[in-house]
Amino acid sequence: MSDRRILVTAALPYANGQIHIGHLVEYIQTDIWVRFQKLRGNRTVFFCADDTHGTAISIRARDEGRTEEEVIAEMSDAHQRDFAAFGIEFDNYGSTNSPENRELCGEIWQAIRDAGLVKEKDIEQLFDPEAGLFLADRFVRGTCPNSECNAPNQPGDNCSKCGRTYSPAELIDPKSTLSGATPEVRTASHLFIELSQLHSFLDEWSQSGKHLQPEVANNLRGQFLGDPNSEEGAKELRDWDISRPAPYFGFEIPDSPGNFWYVWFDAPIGYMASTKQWCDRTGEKFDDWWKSDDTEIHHFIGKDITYFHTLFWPGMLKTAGFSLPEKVHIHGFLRVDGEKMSKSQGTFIMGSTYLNHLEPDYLRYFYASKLGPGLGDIDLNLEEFVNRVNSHLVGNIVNLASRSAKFVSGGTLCEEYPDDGGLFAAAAAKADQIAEFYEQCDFASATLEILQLADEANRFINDRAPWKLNKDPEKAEEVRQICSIVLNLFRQVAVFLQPVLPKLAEQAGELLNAPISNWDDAKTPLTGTPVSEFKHMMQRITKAQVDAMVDESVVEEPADEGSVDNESPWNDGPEALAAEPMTEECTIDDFVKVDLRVARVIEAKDVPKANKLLNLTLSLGGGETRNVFAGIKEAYKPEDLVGRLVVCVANLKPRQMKFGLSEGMVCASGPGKADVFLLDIDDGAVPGQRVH
RNA sequence: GGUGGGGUAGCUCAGUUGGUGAGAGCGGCGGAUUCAUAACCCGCAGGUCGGGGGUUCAACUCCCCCCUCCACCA
Repeated sequence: MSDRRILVTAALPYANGQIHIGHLVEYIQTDIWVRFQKLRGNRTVFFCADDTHGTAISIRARDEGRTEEEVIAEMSDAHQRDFAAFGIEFDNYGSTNSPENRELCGEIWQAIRDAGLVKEKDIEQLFDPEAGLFLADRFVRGTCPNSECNAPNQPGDNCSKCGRTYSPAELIDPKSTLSGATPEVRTASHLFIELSQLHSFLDEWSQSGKHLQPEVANNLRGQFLGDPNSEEGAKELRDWDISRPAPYFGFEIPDSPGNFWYVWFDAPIGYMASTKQWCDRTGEKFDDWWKSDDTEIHHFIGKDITYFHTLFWPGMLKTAGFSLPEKVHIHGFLRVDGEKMSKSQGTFIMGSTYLNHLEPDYLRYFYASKLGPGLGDIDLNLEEFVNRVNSHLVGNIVNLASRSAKFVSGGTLCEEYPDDGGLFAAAAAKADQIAEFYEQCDFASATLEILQLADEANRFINDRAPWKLNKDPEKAEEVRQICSIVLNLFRQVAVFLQPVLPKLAEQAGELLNAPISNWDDAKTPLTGTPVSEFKHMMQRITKAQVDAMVDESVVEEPADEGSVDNESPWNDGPEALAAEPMTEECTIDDFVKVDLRVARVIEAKDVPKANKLLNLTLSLGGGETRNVFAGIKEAYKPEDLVGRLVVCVANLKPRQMKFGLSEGMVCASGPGKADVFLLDIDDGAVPGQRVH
């Protein structure tokens, strides 16, 4: 048994929203790894905190008529409640808006200053005069400045149509998505860290093969660092803009009044601040954890924030003289039934909603069984979820205890472990292999291996059939031996799964009156302890429960989360209007030029070569039809459209498209792609009627 | 558009440095059993390994092109 000292972090959840099942992939993954290390006897601590700073928090606070502090306090409580419910145990849960964090930010900042990495540059940024805020790129929309594109309604950093990147100040006719106001261009001085000075260090650290998954190292090399040994050579690392001018919710930079550290500067330092709080509470020495070669630091993050954790963060730590991460473990995203989580489809499921319907251990097990060492996305196929939980957990693992304990309840396990044909020893021999899977975050392989052990145990009891022997009183001792073996095999499985299913390990401990506290408990059979009465440890689940959870998630709107809405019952935001500002006034004469008609979709066909188009045949009644190509492919299936009524522009000049002649348009709202919403009309309308 | 990572049985995924007839779990089908939360046990599944071209005695595994999905682009 090793005596490693390990500090683990999971990414800091942002204090702007509730924990959902996508977040939980990471926290469950990390918690499993931490519990595994603790079970192995390694000194392991697990820290996290709420990420609280930045413009989004200010906007939320303003919308809700509260202070930022009130918003983040409430959200921190909600986050911690959800984590606890899912069995995720932190040694300390802090906040980036803490005195410890402010102090550490100052210390690291000073070191970066002293190293000569900071420089000052003027930059132009858009300011919303109505909201009184500088606008982050995603809060600005306008027309793409590329003269060959000029796509309307594009965000402030790059065009979704032509892909061009630009600064928000270059946008044509920009609008704030907060207020709809036209932003002003303001020049402000920002502070930058010259990351290029750390280029050779970052090459070495990131490409060493020790700290990052190979895909991640490749990505950093291809995208940011370049390869000094290649023909193209190293790439220039751009300066990192780490300050924001007031007003900004964050920490003011001590030697630069009126400027605040950008949220991504102080967020990772929150790992240290959380450690500091724990040290102050427990009497531990901070430097033993962040400035010691005897401590391994492991970060767990999602692939979206790779760049901050693998370039800036090591750079900051190196410059300020702290320990570098031993490893940054990066995971993919969660998909549900093969698609992105979707609020409209009810697959954007909050942790608290899940808990209304299902036990947390099911999700812990399911994620564990899907998580490998790579950073591909994992899929929560809801039908598979039900099957896997029922089959693996209830039908296979728990079933071992269920079918054997009753024969010996009230008695004790054999004083000497009986001959089991080498089953227990063979499983014990796999302990190191399983441990290695856990160590490498290959939980899918670990659970697969463990499940095979349970399979063998089930085969064993099948072959020995104690329920037959039990009918002959003279064979009572043989029955007891068989059940002692099966219960030991069950316990062994429970030990191996303890990091994933801590509750099951506890239940196994209670059943056999011997708590599971160490990985090595799987290596020695238990003898002579009393066997309690068997109680069901897990219930089977049904698709109906899952469906109910999805249904509840459909209704749940993000505006409701965590707060009581006592103003408008709808709480419609300004984003949609700001995204497409009102056009100029028109007259009734202008309007009647457009002939809108009710039409029935009588045929709908996919256009295989088109990304967005469906080919619709619309009936206006009496044999009058229109052939229309509609850009709704990602939002509607052809078979769902046939028969329904829509509203169309019936007198639009026909247009020759690549795939055929389009003789009109169907009316719909929404930004496009999957978010397209066809106009419906109340019952009673008939095709051919004009819309006035 | 650029960078990186994927596209393998109905579903979710494994497939080491190219080589006996391509695997697992779940579902499905057949059988056996009845101790167990209709659980467990035995047997069956024949998928152009995204498409095309190339290298090779031999490619899912190497090279090129294309299609497609995902993330990132400070």
